Amino acid sequence: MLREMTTNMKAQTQVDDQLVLLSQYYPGIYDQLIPEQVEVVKPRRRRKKIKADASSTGFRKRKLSDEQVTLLEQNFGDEHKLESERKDRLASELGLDPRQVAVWFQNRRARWKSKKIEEEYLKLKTDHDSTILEKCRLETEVLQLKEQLCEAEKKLNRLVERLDGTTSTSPSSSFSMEYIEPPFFDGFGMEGLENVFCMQENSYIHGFDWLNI
DNA sequence: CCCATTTCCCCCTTACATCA
DNA sequence: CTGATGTAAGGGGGAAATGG
Repeated sequence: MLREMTTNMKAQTQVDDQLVLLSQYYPGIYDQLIPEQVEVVKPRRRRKKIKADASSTGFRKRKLSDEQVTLLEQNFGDEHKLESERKDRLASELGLDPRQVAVWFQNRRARWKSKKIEEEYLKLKTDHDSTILEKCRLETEVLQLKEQLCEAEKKLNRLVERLDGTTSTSPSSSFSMEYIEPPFFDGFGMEGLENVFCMQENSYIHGFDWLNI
């Protein structure tokens, strides 16, 4: 067949389309990946104006009939691409010029593509919004946990002070986590967070920076 | 191998039809 | 009447096939 895009070409076209799309959503990130295009401004030839007056030219831009559009839509649903054979068959079925059928498919693919882009945008936006929401929720949770930790440390200090006051023969005046039995954590609902205490004091991680660790 | 031609496609744009 | 919107079609330019 004379006209048949290679798989590579199709794939490249799709990648380029995606990059262009992403570069529009995220300027400055993806646009670096698009091959730089030299902007050459060429004057476009203006199209001849079609006279709307049917009586003078015999031509009048016509919308396709509902039946024609229905059949075209059915065919488009089957396959978005149009081979010559199918184009000619469809054209004779519809009483249209094969060129008109090709143009209709071209425009239909463009509509389909922009609809897809819009859907993809909405999906990304929804995902983004829910991620932001989750981020806020997690940040709130981190704050609450920090408060709990602070309270636990205060409580611990009071215990240590009391112990120091009653047992002067204590092996060491400096407190070590080794002497705290695991059940200590149970009271604060912090199971599994023991590692938090391994961090140096005042080195808590703010915001979402911990994600970078 | 090179080059011109043909055919098809995508993309952008324009002109026309229709409707609120 | 007018502006907005939808759509058929024009035209530029790229890619691939083909033939001389």
